[in-house]
Amino acid sequence: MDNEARKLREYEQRLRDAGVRITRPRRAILQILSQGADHPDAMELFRRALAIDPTISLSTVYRTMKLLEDKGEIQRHAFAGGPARFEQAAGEHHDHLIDIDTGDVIEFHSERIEQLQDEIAHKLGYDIVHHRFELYGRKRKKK
Amino acid sequence: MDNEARKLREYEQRLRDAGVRITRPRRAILQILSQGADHPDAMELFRRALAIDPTISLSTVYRTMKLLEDKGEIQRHAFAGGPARFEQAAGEHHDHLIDIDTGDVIEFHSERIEQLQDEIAHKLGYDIVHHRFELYGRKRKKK
DNA sequence: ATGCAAATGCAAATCGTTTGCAACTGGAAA
DNA sequence: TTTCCAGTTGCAAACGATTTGCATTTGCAT
Repeated sequence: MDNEARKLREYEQRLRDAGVRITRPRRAILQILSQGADHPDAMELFRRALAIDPTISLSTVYRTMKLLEDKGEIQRHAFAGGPARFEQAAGEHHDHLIDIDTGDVIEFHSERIEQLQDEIAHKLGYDIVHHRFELYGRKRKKK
Repeated sequence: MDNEARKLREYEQRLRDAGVRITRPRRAILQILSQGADHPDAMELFRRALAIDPTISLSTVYRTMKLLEDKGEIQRHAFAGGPARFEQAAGEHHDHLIDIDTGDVIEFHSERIEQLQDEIAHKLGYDIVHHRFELYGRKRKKK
């Protein structure tokens, strides 16, 4: 049950089917995405990718993330005051809580919030195209 | 009832009390803030300020916005994919719905959403320091 | 194997914003 | 009301994140 290798193969398959060439740098990035489920930024992806393919360039990381975003394979987030961070698109919709001390990202989902959003937008005469709901907080000290 | 002039005087008073020098460029910016209740970005503020004080510089606009933010007179927002936009801090807390076609900003407030946020953060073991809740939508066509 | 459009690395450009520095100016003190 | 100087300014250069032009490679369909 090599989950990581399976994920990688699935990425490649879906992209090939979409007419995307699987190049060396792209494979490196897909491999990284297959590994973890965290929220790295471009520079971090670049660092990890260098370990796999020492000739990859930062621009290719950016170009590849743009491509993967267009293909719906990843999501791009712009959390407050930092570079864009990416995550696999797989999985259901969720929002984020960002630990302002560590930068850690915690995912959560609330059906009631989704409902409320629609309600509010509707009341204002709008249809929601997308939203951004981010909580910035600090770990509660157990007193 | 010159509301605008009154607002300006109040801004100046509060800032003086906080030990802030009221300079020519700052007065120009305060005057602009006193006028409207929209959400201009730095460049737009710069343009409007030039009409009042033709010698003002863009860096001073940025420096002044930072100062006003620190003093709690304005709030800074970074809506998706654009420059920072500012608004007067006066008034109660609210969130934003951004018209993705026009860039218009509509303010709204939902007590239930505020509650839910606290609930969620608490459940995750966090205290909320601030949050970002933005809806991006498009005016509903009456069919 | 071959050919070529697509993808790459590199460096330079871009955008929004911040900063170093020398000149200038509020406004408190005299 | 003048003096004084720390705070403020304009300018240009620096900045961080991201994008782009271009000459050179490289997938991969043939």
